[in-house]
Amino acid sequence: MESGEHLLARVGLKATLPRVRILQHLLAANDEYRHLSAEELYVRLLKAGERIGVSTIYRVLVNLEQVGLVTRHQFDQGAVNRSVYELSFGEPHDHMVCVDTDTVIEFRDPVIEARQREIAEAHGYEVVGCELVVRVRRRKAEC
Amino acid sequence: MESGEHLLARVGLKATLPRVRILQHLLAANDEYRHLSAEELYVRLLKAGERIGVSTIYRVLVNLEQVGLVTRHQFDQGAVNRSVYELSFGEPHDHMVCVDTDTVIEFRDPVIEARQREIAEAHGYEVVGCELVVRVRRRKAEC
DNA sequence: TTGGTTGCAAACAATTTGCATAAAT
DNA sequence: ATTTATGCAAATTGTTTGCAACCAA
Repeated sequence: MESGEHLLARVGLKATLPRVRILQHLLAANDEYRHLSAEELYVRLLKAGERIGVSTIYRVLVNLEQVGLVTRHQFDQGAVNRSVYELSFGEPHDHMVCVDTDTVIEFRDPVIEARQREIAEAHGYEVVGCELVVRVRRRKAEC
Repeated sequence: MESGEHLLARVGLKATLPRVRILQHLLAANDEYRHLSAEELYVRLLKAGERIGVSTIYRVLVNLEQVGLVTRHQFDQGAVNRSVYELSFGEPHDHMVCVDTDTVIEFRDPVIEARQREIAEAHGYEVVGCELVVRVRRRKAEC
């Protein structure tokens, strides 16, 4: 696993403290199968003793998104309306989000991707991107 | 096709003028394969000579969503962050949105749905919902 | 009549931006 | 030394809410 400094150097961004710390926390979140919102990042950084302003967090996330290091998602539908961010390691993928725990399972399915292309083509279009969020719940033992 | 008054009566909502007009415009938008945001609805209503406040539009949309007459979506990713609404005629479906024209093509694919269930089950989950937005562009004549 | 509905303006939440200060190269 | 990034507070955007006036049943 690469360090924050490394990642930043690789994409040509100054290794400032806020950027390094934010990357560290995104790395950690990745390990717990969670995607963080700007606010959650802010709180986690505070608890870790880092005083980093919210605006900086937003700006850093924009930077990181621009160079392709993070991806932004909008999992919530309805009332709440915040973005969550994840480190992107290159390969595009879809998400399953547990409605109870917010656990995120990333997956990729060639069958689904192929069907999307076929359907688009059937209508005279070509696919330029997609976002699939499957909302799930842990299966009950038995009913 | 049913009238706004009819639809409202069917779900037990008072047939107020704002509600009827909003339904009419959603019906019309449906015909042009577009989903409207609250703001767009407001503008269209204004142009049609109806002075209906934005808050009323939001409240009506909430009402209609609660009784299942409309569905709310969040197609935009990134910067813009507004919801768009469509009349829901019962059957769930996925969306293809043209990045150039905002044209919306609704589709349903048993293969994709089945795969989602299979993948969820493989992880010990069951599907409770999903949102799939395929971003597309008109295919160039030839290259 | 009377309780649900509207309109306005003010409140909100999430995010962005202006600007003076601070920090990396 | 110079350029770029940060922090704060104020501005924006999209949406919700309080409350008095209003209207459909």
